[in-house]
Amino acid sequence: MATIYEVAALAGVSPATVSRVFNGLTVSEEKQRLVRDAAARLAFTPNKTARRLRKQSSEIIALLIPDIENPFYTALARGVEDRAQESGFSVVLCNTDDNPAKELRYLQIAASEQMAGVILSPASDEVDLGAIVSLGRPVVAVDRTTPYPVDAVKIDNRAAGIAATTALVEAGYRRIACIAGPAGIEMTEDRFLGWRQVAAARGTGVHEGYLRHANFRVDGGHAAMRALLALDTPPDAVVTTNNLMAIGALQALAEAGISPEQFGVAAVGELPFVTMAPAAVASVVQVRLPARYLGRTAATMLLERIAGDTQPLRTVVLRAEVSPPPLPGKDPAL
Amino acid sequence: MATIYEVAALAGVSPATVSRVFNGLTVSEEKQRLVRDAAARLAFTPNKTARRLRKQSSEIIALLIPDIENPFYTALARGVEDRAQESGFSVVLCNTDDNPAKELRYLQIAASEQMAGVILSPASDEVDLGAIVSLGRPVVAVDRTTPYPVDAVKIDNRAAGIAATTALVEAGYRRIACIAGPAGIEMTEDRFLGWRQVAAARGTGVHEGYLRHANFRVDGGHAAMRALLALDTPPDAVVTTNNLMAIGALQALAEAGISPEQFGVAAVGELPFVTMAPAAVASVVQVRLPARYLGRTAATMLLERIAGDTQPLRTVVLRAEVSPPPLPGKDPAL
DNA sequence: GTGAAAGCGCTAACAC
DNA sequence: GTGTTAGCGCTTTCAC
Repeated sequence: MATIYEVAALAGVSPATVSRVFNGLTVSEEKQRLVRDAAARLAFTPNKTARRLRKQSSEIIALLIPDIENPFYTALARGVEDRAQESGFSVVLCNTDDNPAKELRYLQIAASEQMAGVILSPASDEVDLGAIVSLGRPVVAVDRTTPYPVDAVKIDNRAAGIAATTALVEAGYRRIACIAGPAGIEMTEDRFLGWRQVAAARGTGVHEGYLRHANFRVDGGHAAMRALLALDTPPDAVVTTNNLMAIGALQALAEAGISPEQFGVAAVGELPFVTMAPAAVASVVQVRLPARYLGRTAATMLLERIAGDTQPLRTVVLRAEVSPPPLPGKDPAL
Repeated sequence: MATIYEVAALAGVSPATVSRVFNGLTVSEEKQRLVRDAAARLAFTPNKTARRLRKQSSEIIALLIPDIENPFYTALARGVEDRAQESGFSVVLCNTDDNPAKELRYLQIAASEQMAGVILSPASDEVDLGAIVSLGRPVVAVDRTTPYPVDAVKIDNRAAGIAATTALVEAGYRRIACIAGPAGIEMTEDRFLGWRQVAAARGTGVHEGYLRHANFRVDGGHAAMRALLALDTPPDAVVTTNNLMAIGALQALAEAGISPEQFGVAAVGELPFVTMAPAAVASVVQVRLPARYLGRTAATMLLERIAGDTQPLRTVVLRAEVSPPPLPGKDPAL
C-alpha cells in the first residue's frame, strides 16, 4: 500500500500537500491535479489507522444490540447503517445476547478502538457507561433506556401496550393475558403496565396467573402460552410485549389447534415473515414499531454529537401505531 | 486514556517492558507485578490503533453479506461472530444489498482499516478481490462463490435442489414449478439445475413458463407465485431456491385461498418464524441449510489463514438435509 | 531480562 | 498556498 510520502515524491510536492488534497483543504488546482494523478497511478488509499492514531478518533460507530436474529433489531441496524453511510461512517454490529459481560467487553473494544461513538440497547440497567462517556465518546441509547445520562430514542411503550390491549378489548375479548419480557427492563415493563392499565379500567379483570414473564425469544413466548392454556380458566386473548414471543404464542396456539380467529393475539411489534392466511393475519393485532426509523434517528443524534453538538441531553419518543399489515410485496417504507 | 509511558513511569520500568507484559513476553515476575499494578491503577487499556499502525494488522474481520434482514444471513453472521470471538477477533458486519458498488466500497474500507481478513458472499461474479488479495489479506467466500481464487465454504446446491424437488415428486406432485433467484449467481443456478434434473428424469415434464427468476426477497417470491397461478395450466407444486422467496410464495398461495396441504411447496432453506398450523408446516418441504455452521466454518478457515496457514486453496462443501422442522421451543443447535 | 530508540502513516502547528 | 517537523501510542530490533 502506497503512502502519502510516495505519492508526494511522485507528484513532486510535500506530504502535507497530499494530506491536504485528501482532506479537502485549500490546495492549488495545479498541485491538486498532480497529486490525484500520482495517487491514482499508485492506487493510493489513505491509511485510516494512521489517521485515527493521529486524530484520536475514527469514522466507526459501534452498535450494540441484544439479538441480531430478531428482525426488529436487524431493521433497526439497517436504519443505523443507512444513516451512517450517508455521512461516511461505518458500523460495527455487536451482538450482546442480553449478556452484561459481553456488553461490557464490547464497550471496552469500542473505547480502545477509538470508535467515534456508541449506539446501544442496554442488556441491563447496570451497564457501566462511565468509562466510555468520560472518554468523551457520545452514546445514544435506543429502544431501551439506561439510568446513565445519555441521549435516547425510544418508543412510547406504555401507549403501545395500551393500544395492543385496547384493540383486543374492542374486539370483544374479556380474559386478556400478557406475556411480558424479563422483569427489570423498563421497555417491557412499560408495555405490560399499559396492558394492566387497560385491563383494570375496562374491568376485564386481571386474573391470577395472567401475567407471564418470559425471555424475549420464540421459545419464551411458546412456553408462556402453553402455561396460559393450561390454566383452570384460560384467557381468551393475549398481549405479548415483543414480536418473537408473539410468534411463540401463535405456535403454541396452532399446536393446540386454536386459530388466531378464535383466540385474540396482540403483539407489540411486527410479526416477521407471516405466511398465515390473510384472515388469520388480519386477526392478529400488531402494534408496528418504527424499527428502522428508530435506528436512523439514533444514528442522526449520534452523528450530531460526534460533530460537536453540545445541546442538553435529549430523549426522542416515537409513537407506535396499530395498523393493518402492509400489502404483500410491498417493502415497508423506511 | 493512559498510555504505556504513564504506566511505565508509575511502575518504574521502561515502556518496552510494559509492552512485553501486555503481550505475554518474558518479563520477571517482579516487574510484571509492578506493571500490572500500575496499569490497574491507571485503568490502562492498550491503544489498539497504535498497535495496529505498528503491526500493520488488526483483530477485526469484515463480513460482507447481501441482506442483513434475511435470517439465513443473520444465522451465518452469528456463526462467524461466535467463532471470531473465541479467538479474540471482532466482526464488522457489512450489508451489500447485492450491490456491487457497495460491496467494492466495503472492500476498500476493509483494506484501509487494516482489517485482518474478509469473509464475503459475493454480490456478483464481477467482484474485484484483486486489491485486497494482493495486500496479503486472506479472503473466504461463503454461500456464494467467486471466480477469484480464494478459499470457499458452500452448500452442495445441486443436491439441495434435487432433494427439494424429489421430495415433491415423492409426495405425488407432477407439475412442479421453480422460483429461482436472479440469473448469474451460481448458487441459485445450481439449485434450479437440481430441480430441472429431477423434473426431466421423473418425466414430470418441464412446462413452459414453470421457471421463474425473481429477486431473492419476499416480494420476488410473491410476484412469481402469482404469475405461476395465473398460467393456463398452473403447477401443482413449486420449489423456491431460497427461504424468503418461499415465504412470498406461501403468502401468494394463502391469498388465493390455497393451503400448503393442497399445493406442494419446497424451499431450499429454512422458513423463519413459521406460525402456521403443524400440519401445514409439516407439508412444506424445507431443505435445511446449516447457516450458522457455514459461518463458523468460514471463520475458522479465515482465522487459520490469518495465523499464517499456507496450504493450497480449499473449498468446503456442506451438505444440506431435508428434515422435519425443529421442535418448537428448541433452539436449532449450532 | 531490560532499556533506548527508531519508526508505522498520518495530521496539524508553525514557518515561510 | 506550501513545506518542515513533531508527534499520536505502540512494537521491535539492537545493545547491554
